[in-house]
Amino acid sequence: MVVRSSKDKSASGEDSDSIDWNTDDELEIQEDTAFSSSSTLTTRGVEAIASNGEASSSAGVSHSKLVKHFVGMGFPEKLVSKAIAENGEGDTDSILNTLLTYSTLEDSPPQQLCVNSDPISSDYDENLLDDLSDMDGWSENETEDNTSSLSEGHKMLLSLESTGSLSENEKMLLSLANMGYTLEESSIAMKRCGPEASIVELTDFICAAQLSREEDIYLPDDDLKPRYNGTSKIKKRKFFEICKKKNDPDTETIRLPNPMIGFGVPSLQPENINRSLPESAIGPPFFYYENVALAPKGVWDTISRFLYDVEPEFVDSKYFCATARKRGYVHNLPVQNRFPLVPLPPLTVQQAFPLSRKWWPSWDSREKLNCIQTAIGSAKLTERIRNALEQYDCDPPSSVQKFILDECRKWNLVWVGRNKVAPLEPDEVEMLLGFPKNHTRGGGISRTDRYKSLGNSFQVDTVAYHLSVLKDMFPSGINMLSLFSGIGGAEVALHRLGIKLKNVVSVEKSKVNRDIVRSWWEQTNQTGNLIDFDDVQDLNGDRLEEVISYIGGFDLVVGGSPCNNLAGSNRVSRDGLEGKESSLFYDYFRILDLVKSIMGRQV
DNA sequence: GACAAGATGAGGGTCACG
DNA sequence: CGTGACCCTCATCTTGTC
Repeated sequence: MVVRSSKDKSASGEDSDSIDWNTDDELEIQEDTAFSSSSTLTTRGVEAIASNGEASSSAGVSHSKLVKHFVGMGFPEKLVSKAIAENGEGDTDSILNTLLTYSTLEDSPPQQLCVNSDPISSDYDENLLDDLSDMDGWSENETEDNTSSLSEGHKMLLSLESTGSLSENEKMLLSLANMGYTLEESSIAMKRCGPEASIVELTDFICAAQLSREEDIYLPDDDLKPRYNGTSKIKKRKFFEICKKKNDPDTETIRLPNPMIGFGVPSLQPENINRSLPESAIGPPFFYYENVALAPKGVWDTISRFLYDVEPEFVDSKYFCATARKRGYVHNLPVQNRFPLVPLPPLTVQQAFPLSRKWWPSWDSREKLNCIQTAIGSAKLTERIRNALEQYDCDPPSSVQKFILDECRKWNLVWVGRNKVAPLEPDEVEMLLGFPKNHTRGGGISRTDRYKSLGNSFQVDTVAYHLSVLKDMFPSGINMLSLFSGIGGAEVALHRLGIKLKNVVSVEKSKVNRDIVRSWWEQTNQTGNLIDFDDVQDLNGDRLEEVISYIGGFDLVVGGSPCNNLAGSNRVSRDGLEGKESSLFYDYFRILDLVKSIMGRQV
């Protein structure tokens, strides 16, 4: 498999020898001039189209292409020509607004786009919804689908009564609804692409999502699968049919394997390891996505469907270290000839904490710790446990044993003295997860935040095992895009594998985490280039094009998107993939797909 | 305001058993 | 195959303390 262009090779040759690498401070200045200047972009009409791959980066979109673009969205060619004549060819947003005005005037009585004086009028709701679903010829006979997907947009529109006018969001939502997209997919796209997104970006996102849904149903043979290139449009009707099929309760869902060893772990290798990837999943770049295995039903089906129908590899890190960590990984890496990090980490609690062996009671049969989370057991709890134990000279009765074991399992307590249990120290968590000691220490970070950052992190040995196949492929190093970097689990894994990090573009919201990675980068004397962003939603097509042209393409796109709304320990907002934080998965997909699209054009 | 402790289950998996 | 007991889960919110 060819994974690198000759361009990359020559670049890497320079990297390793002749280039005198700058200090990080100097590089940060370069980053500012190279990338940050684009963050002030306000109008994005032409840029958005250019980033879709329909037009080259050289200025100017041909008239016929422009017409085709809007006709593809479902506007009559006549109106498109008229709108272009009115606005000129340069400003696609204005053209679109004009077109939407036309269709609004034609299809929708004006009062229904204005405020209804009665906020709880059901008539108002139904009329509006009917109009939204009947805007075009595609949606007849499909009212059930529409009404079932209305809740979110419905709520947004109901807020009209308080403001007295349409907000920008609501206008955009109506615009998309007018174009025949459901309120659900429209509001998801608006959430994913951010408040600044142009309507072209939004429609492209929706179409990308539709395509990824379409692939597994309509095109059983890989040869005919269309690939999202940022420009394809598919008809509305198809999407509704897909939805109906998807709503079928008989649809198969992804099941977790037992044992959870994926395509193998160092100590347990299945006989025949092989898999064939869907054609659309094959790189470059390689991608590697991670999240909790025990997510609400259907979540992994969706993730897999978006990520080019690649089947997730579920692995429990208890096969790599002394703590459980059940995670799913979707990636397009080869699965043969993997090798583990050395030295191999301790596999049992007793090996990991030799001093605890002296105090470990025989009735505590744990050899592995449970999943490391973001919170730890309190001192009060360990005190209660000591008090309970001190009432007995020898082993306590089974009821007390059960109480203590339950709490020990729940809070991952280990024995540190006679009758004395304690939660793991942050540096012990670092060790279990494969990070260097004190990785998260210093720089003003609190103990609580260390636990939080660590609890959200990769298990380095597990990830390194999967990424180890890259070592022979990229002897001179790799360029990596690291989304939701956290404390840099993937970076540490590659470094420990001896894979040189040439350029790492790291996106991480939390400043303490960015500081941790930056500090690690300096301490390990990295010779490459670490560029960080703070928000994945700022990473649009233009910025990615700049970054990619600057570093010459990514070899690997890594990311574990937030699990907050998927994790079982969340009692408050386990809302699934559409939850506030977990929906950032769609940004991983969006960015990965853009990278693929941009790099595909460069060859 | 920063930090730490305490209270807050549902959901989905495994497994033995009839 | 259905059932029920058992087990585990990259968390969030409020309150208390300094």
